[in-house]
Amino acid sequence: MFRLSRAAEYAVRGLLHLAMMDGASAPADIETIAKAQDAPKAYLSKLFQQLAKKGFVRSVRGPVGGFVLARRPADITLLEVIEAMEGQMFLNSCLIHEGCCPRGAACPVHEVWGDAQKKFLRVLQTSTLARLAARGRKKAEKGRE
Amino acid sequence: MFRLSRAAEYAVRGLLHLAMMDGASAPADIETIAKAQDAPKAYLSKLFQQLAKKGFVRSVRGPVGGFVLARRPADITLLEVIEAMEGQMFLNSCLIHEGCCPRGAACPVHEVWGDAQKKFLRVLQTSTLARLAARGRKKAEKGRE
DNA sequence: ACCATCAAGACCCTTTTTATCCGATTAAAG
DNA sequence: CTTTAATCGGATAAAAAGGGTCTTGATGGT
Repeated sequence: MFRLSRAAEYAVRGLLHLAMMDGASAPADIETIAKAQDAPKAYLSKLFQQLAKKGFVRSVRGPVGGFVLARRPADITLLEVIEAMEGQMFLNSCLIHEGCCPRGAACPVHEVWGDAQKKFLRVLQTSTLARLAARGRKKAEKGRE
Repeated sequence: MFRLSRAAEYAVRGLLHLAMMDGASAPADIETIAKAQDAPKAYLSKLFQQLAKKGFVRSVRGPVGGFVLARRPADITLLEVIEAMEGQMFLNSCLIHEGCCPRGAACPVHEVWGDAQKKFLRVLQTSTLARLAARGRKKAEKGRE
C-alpha cells in the first residue's frame, strides 16, 4: 500500500501547528501539540527531536520551554518535511540497480514510473507551510460560523 | 519509505513478459519467466496464482502448461496491476478517519495530498501493457545494435 | 535547590513483506 | 492407463519496517 507513514503525518501536523501560531511569544511544548493533534506525546517528542536535528525547529529548554519554528513557514515545503521523516521518496528498487531487467535494457516501466513521481513530487514541492497555514486558518473560521 | 513493493514489481514485469511474447502459441511456464525476470520462482508462482484469480492471466495445467494473458494487453493498465498486488493505493490514514485534525475541520494537507495523488494515478492509469511492451521491444532492438 | 522541560536512546510489540516448502491436483503425451 | 511435468494452495517462517513506551540524564528559569 501507498500511504504517508504516521511519523510523517504527525510531523507535518506538528509543524503546521507551530506555523499557525506564528508570531506567538512563547514556544509550544510537546504536550500541548500532542493533545491538539491527537498524537502520542512520547512519540511526537522523538519526532520533534529529529526535526530539531534537521533544522526545522529550535528547542527551548527549561520551564516555559518548547519548540519554535527555526525557518520561515514560507520556506518549508511539504516535500521537505516528508522526506526528512521517511527518507527520499520513491527510490524504486527497479530504478536503483542496473541489470534488474533482462539483458540490461532499461525496462519500459521506468519512464512511466519516473513520469508519475515527477508530477507527484512537484505538487508537494510547491506547497509550503505558510500556504497550508493560511488555508487552515480560513477553514477554521468557516468551521466556527 | 515510499516505493513499489517487490510483489508489484515482479507482477508487472511478469505480465509484461507475457505481453511481449503475445501471439506465441505455447503458454509461458513460471520457471522461464522467473529466470528471465530474475525473480524467485516459488514466489512468482504464487503471485501469478493471484493474478489468475483476479482475471489477468489464465493458467494451463499439465505438461507444456504455463500462463497466458487472459485480457488484451491494450486493456490492462499499470495502475490495475499494481493495485491488484498491493491493494488500493494512497489510502492516506489522514483521509480515512474523521476527527484526526483539530476540531474536525478538514486539515489543509488533505487537498494538497489529494491533488498530488490524482496526478500520480492518472499517469499510471493511462499506461497500458501494450504500450509498455511496444516501448520495450523498441529498446531491445536499440540494445542489440 | 527545585522542578518543568527537552534529549537521547534502549527496548518492545505488531504487522507487513518476502519469501520457501510440500503435498495435492491436473492434464497432455506416450 | 500410466507417466510426467506442470500448476494449486496452504502452512510456515525469517526478516524488516512501523509504531510506540519508558527510563535516565541534561538544562535552565525561578
